[in-house]
Amino acid sequence: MTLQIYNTLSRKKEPFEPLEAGKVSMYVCGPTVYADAHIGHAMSSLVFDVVRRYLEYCGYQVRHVMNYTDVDDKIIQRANHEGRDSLELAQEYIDAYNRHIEDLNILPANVFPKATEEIDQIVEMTARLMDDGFAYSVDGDVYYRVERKDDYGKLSGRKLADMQAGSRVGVDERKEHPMDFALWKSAKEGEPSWETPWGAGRPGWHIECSAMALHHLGPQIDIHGGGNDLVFPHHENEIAQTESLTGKPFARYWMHNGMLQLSGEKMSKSIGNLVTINDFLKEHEADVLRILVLNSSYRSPLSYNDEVLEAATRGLERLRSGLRPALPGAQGAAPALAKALDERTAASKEGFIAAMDDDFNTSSAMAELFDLVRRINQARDESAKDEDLKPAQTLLLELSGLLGLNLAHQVETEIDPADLIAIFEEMRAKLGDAESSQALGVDVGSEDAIRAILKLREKFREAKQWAASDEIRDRLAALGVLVEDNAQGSSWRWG
RNA sequence: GGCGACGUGGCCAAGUGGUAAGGCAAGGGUCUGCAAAACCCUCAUCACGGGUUCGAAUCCCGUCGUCGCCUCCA
Repeated sequence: MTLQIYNTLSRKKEPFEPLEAGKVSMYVCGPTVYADAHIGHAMSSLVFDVVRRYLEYCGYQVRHVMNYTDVDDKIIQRANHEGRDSLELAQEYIDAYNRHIEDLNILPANVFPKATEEIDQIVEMTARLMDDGFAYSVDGDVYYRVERKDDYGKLSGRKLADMQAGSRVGVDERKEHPMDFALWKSAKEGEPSWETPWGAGRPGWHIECSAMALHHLGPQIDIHGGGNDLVFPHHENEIAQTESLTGKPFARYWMHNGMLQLSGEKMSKSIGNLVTINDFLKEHEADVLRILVLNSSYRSPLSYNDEVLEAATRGLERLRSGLRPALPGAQGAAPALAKALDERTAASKEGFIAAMDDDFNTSSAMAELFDLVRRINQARDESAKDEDLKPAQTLLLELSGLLGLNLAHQVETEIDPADLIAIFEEMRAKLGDAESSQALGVDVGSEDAIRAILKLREKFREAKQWAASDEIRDRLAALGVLVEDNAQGSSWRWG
């Protein structure tokens, strides 16, 4: 079984075969940078990050391009409103998005082109489209002639005739056909503009992606991705422009992710029902968002609410539980158990790959990981030693890592050392056993202090002084340190 | 109005012809001084109606409902 990818163009899954063996060119539409990015944007970047990671895991050398649209109506509008330069404003949000990419553990694209840095290519492309009769200029605006492309509408499944009838847009009378779209917009007062043979102006939205793809990846690319709200008109128009120019099919596989839904509606800037990436990361780990995305099909709408968020948070904890070491008194796994775990490990890997090969079925792939975790924990409960668990845990790390999860990552809670010292001193006094422990210095590390406190707690427990023992546990919990007791002693972890 | 997608247990969500993965929540149990964690057990016949088939959540028709696109949008 080889990798199958659902192609929006054909509306079915197709075996993945890149143009050039062993190499994949992938272009993903990035955000228009005029406001804080929200987790819907993050979802899209996460989806294609997983696609890229899996392709690389399959041995492909991936060239990944993601653009930033840094000149457009809304950017200009906002910049003018704030009385500042639009390019500067855009750059600010580009920097912010680059930080988000890092914070979310998304592999950076090989190239992050910006529209304003590709003007030469855009102008050249527009000129050639005019020369070849695919475009015409009116008063400095340049429009693409949709009737020149026989298969216009093939991606979104629309016909020009239908679109005319249903058009809600006020039609510009200067256009030859109502659906003709702008390649170039003539300069207006207070807007950035560039000189061209047909007059000063700025690029339309769709042309930049065509120009960048052509420039950085060539006339034909393997995968073109983006949110499914871009299918029409954006990607439809990209196809028209590019194919008119090159005479070749533009992208082999068109992949579109579903929209993130908040309270039953698409999360978007215009509706205002959004959670920014910044706000999300203030409250949650990046992996929580990733699990949220991985838990369902990338093509379907993704529900976002408190319950789902809680489920993802707990799910992450659960995955991490698989990495915990053997129990203190472990005797070693019985041969049958060790064999079963090894077999399960091999089966998990197979199942995982089969799931991912099926159009990146991440929710099935996740199910394999959860199953693997259960087997590991089972074995641990049945006295398996670290060496017994190791292969399965290694696979868990490998596969979760390939999805971009960082299970080994420990979130250390910021603790004021004074808080720990206070607990220690108080409890030491209560124990009335000063000889047993040294006083803690102010320079002691958090982990040292926690261990020292737990030693005291062990004495309380030996003396069956449960009230004091519980108090310590509660106070540490309040600081973000989870203490867990079991038959062989106590352990703790950040939580 | 046009195009498209979808409707699976309390929530989220796989599965597209052979009798329902997984996560969270919930209930019961093991362990534990207690708690937590972990482990074990329990928990759906797939919006509704009709049809095709030996057999359908899965195919076809209809009804209801939801969402997306048709305007900037990941």
